[in-house]
Amino acid sequence: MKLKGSYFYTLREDAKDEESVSGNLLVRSGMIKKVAAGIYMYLPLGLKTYKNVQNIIKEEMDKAGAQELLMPSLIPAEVYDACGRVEAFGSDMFNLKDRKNAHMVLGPTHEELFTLAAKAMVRSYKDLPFTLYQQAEKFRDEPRPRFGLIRVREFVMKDAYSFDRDDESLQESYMKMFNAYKAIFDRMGIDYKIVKASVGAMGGDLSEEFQALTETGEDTLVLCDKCDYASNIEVSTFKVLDQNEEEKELEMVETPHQETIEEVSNFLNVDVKKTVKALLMTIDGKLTIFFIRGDRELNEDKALKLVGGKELGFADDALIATSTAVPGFTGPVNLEGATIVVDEEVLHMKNFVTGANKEGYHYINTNVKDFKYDIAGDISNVVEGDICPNCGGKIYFKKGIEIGNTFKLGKHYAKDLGLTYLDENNQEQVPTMGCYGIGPGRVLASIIEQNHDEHGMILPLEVAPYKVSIVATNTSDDNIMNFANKLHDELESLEIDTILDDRDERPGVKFNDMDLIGVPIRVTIGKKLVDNQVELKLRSEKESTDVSVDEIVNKIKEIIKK
RNA sequence: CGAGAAGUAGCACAGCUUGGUAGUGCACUUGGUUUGGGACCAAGGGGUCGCAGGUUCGAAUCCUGUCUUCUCGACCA
Repeated sequence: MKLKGSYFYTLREDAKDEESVSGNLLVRSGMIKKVAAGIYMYLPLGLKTYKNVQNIIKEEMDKAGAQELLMPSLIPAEVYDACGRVEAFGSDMFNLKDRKNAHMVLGPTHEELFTLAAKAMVRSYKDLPFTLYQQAEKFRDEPRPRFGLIRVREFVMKDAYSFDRDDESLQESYMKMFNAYKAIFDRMGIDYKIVKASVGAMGGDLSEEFQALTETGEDTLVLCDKCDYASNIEVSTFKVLDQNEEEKELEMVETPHQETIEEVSNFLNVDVKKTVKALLMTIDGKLTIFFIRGDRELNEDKALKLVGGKELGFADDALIATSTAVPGFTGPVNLEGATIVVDEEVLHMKNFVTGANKEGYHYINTNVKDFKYDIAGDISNVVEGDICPNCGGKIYFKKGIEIGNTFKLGKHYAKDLGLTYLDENNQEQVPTMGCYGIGPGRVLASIIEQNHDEHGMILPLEVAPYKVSIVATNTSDDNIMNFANKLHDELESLEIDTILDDRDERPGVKFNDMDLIGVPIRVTIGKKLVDNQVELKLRSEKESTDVSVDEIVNKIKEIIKK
């Protein structure tokens, strides 16, 4: 491509409304432009890059034996009703009415339609297994779009679905996709971790996430310094150690106006790890009080699962007043009028501080024998420094962007939608499913988050929209322009995507633009041309080398082959 | 949805406290000089100051409402 006469622009300054590195660089490079929060145009340069990402995904999916198809975005709401997901998605779904006033939605995900597609074909166990996939738009009315392409409301997802007769077969299909995912992210040079994760609204048995390690990630990854334990914080566990301490006598102490856990621990000069805090919540409208160690956070997924409820909320004053709890001074001792849920860890603590359910007072030296509770279990989040549940190593955190997710869905979609097959004994059976997602937009953003410097992006060869840039330093010099054009045409004829910067700009402008958009290989044609020399510089390296005009094409071919 | 910040030319911003008909840099147009890391000189074009009300002789500036965007949280395959 020759820049003169092409649609190409860059911004010299940071975009005011893009704080993330990748969002900002994508906007500054003229690859994308924001239309509204979480909605972007992909401009020519951006689309070319995006398609490179999608092509790698397509190649590896095809190689793994998955077949591509395409589902619509505009879908009757009743499709999602079959599995109760209109309610499950709630306001995250874009809703609209057609002219007959029928309830339509813009598809947020496609499990149901793929299951229906399978239903159109599957009759016998001989029809299984198979895997289908697409790269299609998804629409989700996210409460808070952010970080450029990382959390958006309209986005392409590569979603694949496997259909198998039994768990053994599913394991095979699952591993094919799992390995394809590794191949995809390896080809793109992404630094990622595979972590165990929550099955969330998808349902099912197993969920593993491919997380790109970045500083602006939305997810917290729990890793171990000794073994390969890797888990999303939402499902992480840790080893609880018994405290070997002699139990002391419960004692009430005055703690005037010390309501938060920090205030209390400072006031009493006690480590927060020797305190237990109360969280006054509601589960499906019922007052439920959780007790966890003072420095921990409640994990809502775990809490809901343990108690067996659907919706978790904060308790209001009126509801709290129906119990003996006193906000700021709530403790488990003599607490009545609420479901009391205690974190597993608390059962192993000794001589800790709790509220006394009396304004201005706490207990010290509280022990498990001093109070009653209804339920105990794991309800809190891991913190750094906890003990690894596998090996006893020390836990640390990393931030990640979820770029891929693989699920063993099980049978519930097939069952709800009536997908069945006949086995060898002429018995009707329900297939088991897997589903596998990749967000190419997030992948692109993650690559940029991981590969940039103060000048701009540093794109890997497979992803870069152009592999080579040719900077003609002086457009009024005929020799330079003739050779630049010739080199451009030759590289293009070799199917090497090349960008010729033939704009009538100063060299510095061109260098900066080519650096910003991250072209991996740059050829500078300038003064040295009279000695039959041009300059070759890799984006990832600081220094350039002189190459003779006869050698330059071969040299480039060599670099690209690698 | 809770908390905070911001909306003025294509982009990034100043002006607002103390009301008086709109400014800087980049980008753009024309001419000239330049040409290896975001050139210089000169002359230009471009803005209902997010929107709607209100106060005032007069509002970018003060007041009220509203919309939008960003950040933190809540939420989220």
